Amino acid sequence: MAVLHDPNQNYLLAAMVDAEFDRLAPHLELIPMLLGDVLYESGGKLQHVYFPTTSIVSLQYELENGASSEIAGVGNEGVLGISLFMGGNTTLSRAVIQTGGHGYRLRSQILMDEFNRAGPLMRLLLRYTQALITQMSQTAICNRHHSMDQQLCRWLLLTLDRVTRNDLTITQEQIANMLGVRREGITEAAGKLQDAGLIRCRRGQITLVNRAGLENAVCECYGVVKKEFARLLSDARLRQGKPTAIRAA
Amino acid sequence: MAVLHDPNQNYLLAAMVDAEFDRLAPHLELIPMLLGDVLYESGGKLQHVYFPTTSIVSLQYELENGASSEIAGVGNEGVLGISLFMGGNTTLSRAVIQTGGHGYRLRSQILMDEFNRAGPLMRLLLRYTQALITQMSQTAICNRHHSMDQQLCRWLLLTLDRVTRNDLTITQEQIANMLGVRREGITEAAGKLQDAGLIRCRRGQITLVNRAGLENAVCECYGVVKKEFARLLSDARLRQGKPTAIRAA
DNA sequence: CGGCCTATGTTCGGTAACAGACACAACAAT
DNA sequence: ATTGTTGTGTCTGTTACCGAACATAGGCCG
Repeated sequence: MAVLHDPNQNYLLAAMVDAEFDRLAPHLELIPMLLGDVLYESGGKLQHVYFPTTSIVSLQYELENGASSEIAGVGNEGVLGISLFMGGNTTLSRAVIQTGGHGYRLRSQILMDEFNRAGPLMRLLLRYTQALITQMSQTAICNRHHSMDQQLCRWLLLTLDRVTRNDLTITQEQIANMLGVRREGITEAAGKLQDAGLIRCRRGQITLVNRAGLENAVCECYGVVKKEFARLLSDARLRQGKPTAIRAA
Repeated sequence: MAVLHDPNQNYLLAAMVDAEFDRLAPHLELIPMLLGDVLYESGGKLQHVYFPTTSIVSLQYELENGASSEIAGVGNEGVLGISLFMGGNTTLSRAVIQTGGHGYRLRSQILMDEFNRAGPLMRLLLRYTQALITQMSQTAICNRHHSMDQQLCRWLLLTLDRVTRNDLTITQEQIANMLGVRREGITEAAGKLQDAGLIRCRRGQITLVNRAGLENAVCECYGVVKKEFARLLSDARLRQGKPTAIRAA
């Protein structure tokens, strides 16, 4: 199990200037982020913020009748707990770990102390939040105007971009919950993509076969989101520091 | 036409502390905001931010095929141009004036200078942005799970809350564009609401008849958004200052 | 190996919204 | 009053997705 863990695996941690990172680093806790765990419940107080490295977290809204939809996903490009520094200290969304892995945790107060310095870190976090808003907005309009097939393609690509591998460990039912549709619909749509040779479905697993084909089938929403993330986040210079020793929780 | 105009008609302007407001006030320009005018195009630079008083502005995303949907509305509770201080200085959304009226305009740099002081104004604007995020998210899930009838009710109530009158000057086609549905669908849904005695439709105008009935027909999304705006924005103490003399543009 | 749980595949009918076409009515301009 | 424009009401399919039920099969465990 000699897996290397490094805060630089998270884009935001890597993009901080040295002085800021050095102040935060002693407080970063490497933690396992287990599939299905809930980081925040709707309405709950935020004790920590989380910087995923190899895990992916889904931000979901739930309705009174139990139906839910993902409004955005957060991987190693982002952070969970934006409502902490945006104000209010709670969020109406639920944060569920969608792909197991690791991440770094930071107590709310530590991040806030740094945020309140109103320096580069603040601007970085706000820029990330702006990108997240784009993702949410594009999800909203995609929900409205695009077919389930296209939406599945969008979800698959956005998720595959956040893992280093070519396969996802997830059931079709879980995907259906993310997209807020019926499981049967995903079965049908995934079947079509498989017949077209774009993906390969096994029990609880989906493997990417033909990425170009998938990108050809996806709606524009995927590209819009990717491009906006690149625009807003790529300009920050990344620290080239060596992996820092971090105590595991 | 002795209509009184006062910056305090905008919640955010009214919620600023005196010192901040006094610095901004000399730069606030009262301007007419005309129905149909576009404040921002998708991708355009932000020269000004706008604080609506009696006008309502719709934030829309557009797809390549020309289809569009409103992702949020902004009235006298908010401000247009959040991507200015969130970073990036452009936004992918379009801002279209949906209900004519007035508002106050401020040059981008003036607002940024004040934002960069990282004081109460910054926190106020971020809290507003958080409320806007809630509105967008709830719109996304409402798009997915609720019927057109319910969504029309939500839109009507949210819009009526932003005007002081009981009637809206808008065509069914414009509403359809907001919601991202067909005009015929709105005609049918509005017809049902009229038959139920909740609203009265005339050419280019909709009048509220039975508010309680409409609130009974609306989906939970309306209440969620209202409640979250109240939670995030009501705690700020409002200035009780007299109407300030502001030069009209 | 056999049994069991769970994920996936398939079917059926029902429905909400779409797509297109068209009739009519309100209002403004002349 | 006549005319033209624009907003609204109402048809006809057609389609995508839902809701429910059930069949099959993968993979773990005794």
